[in-house]
Amino acid sequence: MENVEREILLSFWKVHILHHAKKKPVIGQWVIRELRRHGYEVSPGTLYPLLARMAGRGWLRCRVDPEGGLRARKEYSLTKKGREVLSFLRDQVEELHREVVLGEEEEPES
Amino acid sequence: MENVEREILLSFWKVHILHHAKKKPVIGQWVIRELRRHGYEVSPGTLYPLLARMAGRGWLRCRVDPEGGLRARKEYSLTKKGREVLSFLRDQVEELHREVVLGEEEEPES
DNA sequence: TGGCCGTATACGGTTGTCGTAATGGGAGGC
DNA sequence: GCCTCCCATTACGACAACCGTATACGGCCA
Repeated sequence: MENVEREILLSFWKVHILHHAKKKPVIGQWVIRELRRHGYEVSPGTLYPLLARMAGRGWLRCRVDPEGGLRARKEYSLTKKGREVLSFLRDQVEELHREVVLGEEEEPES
Repeated sequence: MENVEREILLSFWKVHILHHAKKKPVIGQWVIRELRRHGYEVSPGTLYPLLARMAGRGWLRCRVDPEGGLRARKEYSLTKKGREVLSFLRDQVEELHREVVLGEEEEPES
């Protein structure tokens, strides 16, 4: 696939990020490497604002070594609110999977 | 859930749209109604540019009654290229589902 | 001290999203 | 014929997200 449905894929990766942040703290560079390992390039200019936004919304908590100065690595872990969001998204993924992958229909409304 | 993870949800709906467009032609108003039926509001200012973009990328073909003038309803159906994109996205949905819903791990690379 | 590596930031341009308001055409009433 | 209502799309201006590339900081090691 080309480069253009990143518009869609990026959202999938966001869910992945939340998921991983639940298991263990996540770091910008790690995400970039992980995505590259799977064949996708995400530039810092995309990823870091994304993490910052999720933190700003209260989904992730950012921990940073206060002695580390600027450019110290930042560890993002899932907050309570983030867990709620993730759980909600999980349901949505399941629904999408059920319909698009499994091919099950929903009954039309009267 | 609030209103803010539409940033993620909207991408899911895009996949839904492609999926439906494969089964039968899709119309802007229908999508808006359908989403509302599921409890989500998408405004025309979001949806129509989205459909137009997908058509511009060659994922959807737009058919319109030539006698209908401006504002005639437009039917979007999936093209060959759109089917390829959808098939690719299906795999991605499956992977996301496997990891986030089913909780299966991928083996780390050496 | 100098160079390299890992990490995050800055930034300017492009694209995507948002709500609301406006437009066009068709059908029904009368 | 004309008025009104409904269905559907378009226009638009503001805002948010995304993009790549260039830059900066700090640690480590020779």
